[in-house]
Amino acid sequence: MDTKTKIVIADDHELIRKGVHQIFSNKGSFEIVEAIDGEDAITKIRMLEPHVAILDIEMPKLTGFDVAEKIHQESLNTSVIILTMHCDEQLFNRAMDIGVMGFVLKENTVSEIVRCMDKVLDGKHYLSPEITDFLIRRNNNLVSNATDKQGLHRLTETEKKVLKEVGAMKTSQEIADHFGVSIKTVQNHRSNICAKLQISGTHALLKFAIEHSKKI
Amino acid sequence: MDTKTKIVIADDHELIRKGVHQIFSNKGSFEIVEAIDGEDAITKIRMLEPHVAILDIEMPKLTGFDVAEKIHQESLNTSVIILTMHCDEQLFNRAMDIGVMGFVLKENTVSEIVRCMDKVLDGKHYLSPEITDFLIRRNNNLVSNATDKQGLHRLTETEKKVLKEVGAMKTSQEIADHFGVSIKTVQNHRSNICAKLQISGTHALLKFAIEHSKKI
DNA sequence: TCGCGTCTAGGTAGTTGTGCCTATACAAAT
DNA sequence: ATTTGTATAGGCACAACTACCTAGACGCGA
Repeated sequence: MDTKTKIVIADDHELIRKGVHQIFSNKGSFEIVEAIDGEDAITKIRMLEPHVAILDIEMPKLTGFDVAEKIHQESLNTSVIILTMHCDEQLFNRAMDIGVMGFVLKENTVSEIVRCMDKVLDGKHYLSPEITDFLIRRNNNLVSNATDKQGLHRLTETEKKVLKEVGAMKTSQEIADHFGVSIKTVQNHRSNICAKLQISGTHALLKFAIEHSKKI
Repeated sequence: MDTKTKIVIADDHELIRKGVHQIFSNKGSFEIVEAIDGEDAITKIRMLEPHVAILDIEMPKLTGFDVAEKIHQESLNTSVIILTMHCDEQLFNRAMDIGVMGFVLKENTVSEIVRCMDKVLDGKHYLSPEITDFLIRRNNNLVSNATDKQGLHRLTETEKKVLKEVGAMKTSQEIADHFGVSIKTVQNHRSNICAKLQISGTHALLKFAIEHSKKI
């Protein structure tokens, strides 16, 4: 039986393709197929259903993201590694939304792509350290602008406590019981918080608390 | 004026301390102070308020986490890098909850801690690539158990659409307008979804949709 | 054809949260 | 001493969600 690991490497730059090709052909046990653009890539990926597809983002005809989305839509058993020059937060977020397993910067060392391949073949994610910061920001919902903080720091300690409990999805009654006060007190705090944060509408506080849960 | 970057390195192993000490003393422009246990570390950090504190987790008297928590509580202007041997998900999550800026494995190369220091001094996060997988899992809320899915797959297409809109924090009225149906229809869908998911209570659906937003 | 599931729509009741009031008690600042 | 801010608590109106009903229209499979 053929135990070789199948890889498709898609990049419109021949130099990159050959580089990746050589890295893994030197290690043996890899079967490597090159693709020169997005359409070429998805065609070959459909045929081979490789273990891993290493995709450039900017390619003629279809971008790496387009290819990754098709792989996902068609439920192909192929993990995607994005190999790009751009350390860009939006590109990274797009990649995460699609569900790629690896995100590696071309500027990094050869060992980077090897480590990434090891991880991905092990079913795990790998990101270049340069972009872990994006992931943490993403994780913490730090799309915040200054206006948020402006409202938040005006809250009193009690109000912050209440807001925290609201973020934990507790009802006013539960919060009141927890602090040993009347539900009306909690509701008043909620109203005051809404006013300070300049938010309104039904369940505005719950929505706010959840959106900003990490910062409270 | 003193432009040197101040660092406190806390580890009960002298070898590690000396190693880190040498790495950065060779680079000049660093002022390095060693601490041999957790109490020693927090004392020196309080005095110097260094730019960065490199902390081992397992130390006598106070753990690195304890020290990091104190730094945070006392609002010291010191970024924390955790330097540990253990590639452990729970330890990592603890570190993220506390808000450390760096998490580096001792087993990694010297360049790792240098890159980490660069990033952290730049106000950014740095994680050893080995643990980015933990962060992604954390990000995706993959604490899900099978019971969730069991309920989810029983939803009809319309119900799934409604649930998605609920997760986007829309009210029943907004969802009704969006789909061009009566608010009562949407409310019925909501009730049916609640029943299928076996959840109850006020705003149960909103809570559920938010908790499981990544999986809908 | 009959039943079943689904989408649709309405009714009624109860709970929760918001918006806008009043009001007392206490501490800190002026 | 007065003002200001905060925490406390209550009232009242309204909106939104849940929970429990009924019921017609439509399609699909037995």
